[in-house]
Amino acid sequence: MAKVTKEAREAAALLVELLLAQKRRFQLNAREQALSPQQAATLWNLEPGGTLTMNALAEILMCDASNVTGIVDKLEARGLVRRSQGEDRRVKVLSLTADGESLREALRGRLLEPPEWLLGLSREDQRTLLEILRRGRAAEEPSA
Amino acid sequence: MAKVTKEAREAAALLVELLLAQKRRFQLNAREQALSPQQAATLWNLEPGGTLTMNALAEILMCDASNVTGIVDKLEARGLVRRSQGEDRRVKVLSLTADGESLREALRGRLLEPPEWLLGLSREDQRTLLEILRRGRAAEEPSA
DNA sequence: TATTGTTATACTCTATAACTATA
DNA sequence: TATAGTTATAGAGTATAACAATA
Repeated sequence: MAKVTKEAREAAALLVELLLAQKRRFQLNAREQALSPQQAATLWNLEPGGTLTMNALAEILMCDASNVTGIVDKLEARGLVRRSQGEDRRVKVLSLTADGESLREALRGRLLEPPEWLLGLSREDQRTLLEILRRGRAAEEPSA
Repeated sequence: MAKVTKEAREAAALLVELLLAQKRRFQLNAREQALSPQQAATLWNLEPGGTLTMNALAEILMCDASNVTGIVDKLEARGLVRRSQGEDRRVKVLSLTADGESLREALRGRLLEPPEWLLGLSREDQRTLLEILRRGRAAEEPSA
């Protein structure tokens, strides 16, 4: 367990502020596409050649598995997501349709658009920030 | 409008990942205190000597003003928040009670606790990160 | 007449429990 | 017996519209 420095605490506070702004963007973008937050989060987490199951999605969405049925039902009705049989015939594997993928890419494009404060930084600061975030991410998942 | 560099895009992508992790922490901490996400967000945004009105809170919570009545009702019933008359006698000003403030501080303490990836960074990286975030924040609000 | 906050209402989201079909 | 997903259902959250009090 690493020591909690004053720098770490202050940086964490600033990150929370930035993340609240980001949360706002996420909700607004979901609404624009007529997606509930959970539906948008589902698209966000699905890959085109998917391997995610209903239960795994429930874990990611932090909700009961029973809700995932309805969430996926609506996405499937809109032709964005497809359920297919897994090897174990109890499980269902989720994948994106072509429409689902293009909507997901639109969503990603908007959410990954760097916020103003980031664009306002010098190129040098941007590069340094990216390196530090990468190091932090690498430290967090030493094996995965 | 600043140029969107490759570094900025990649950094934005990493920040979105961090947001998702942070969202998880927020929901878990709220649940521990038997607070709905909106109730927790309300405490988070209220100051002890408050000036926030019901409408302003609705804006922050990104929900209809009619919901704020119920959210504040429950917090008031738990003795965490107080409604008082504004100068304009139509508006109600929200402030934290002593209990509300201590609960808010507990919440802040947990959410501002630096995540593992941040603690895993070198002291030098932490300091640099903090400086860059400060510069970004200063650039975002040139006047405020 | 416009605005702040509340109420009434219907719709959606969520969790719990019971059910099915596989294993 | 245990697990993946669904269904039924009740409770909480949400938006819309109508309302009271004040401006």
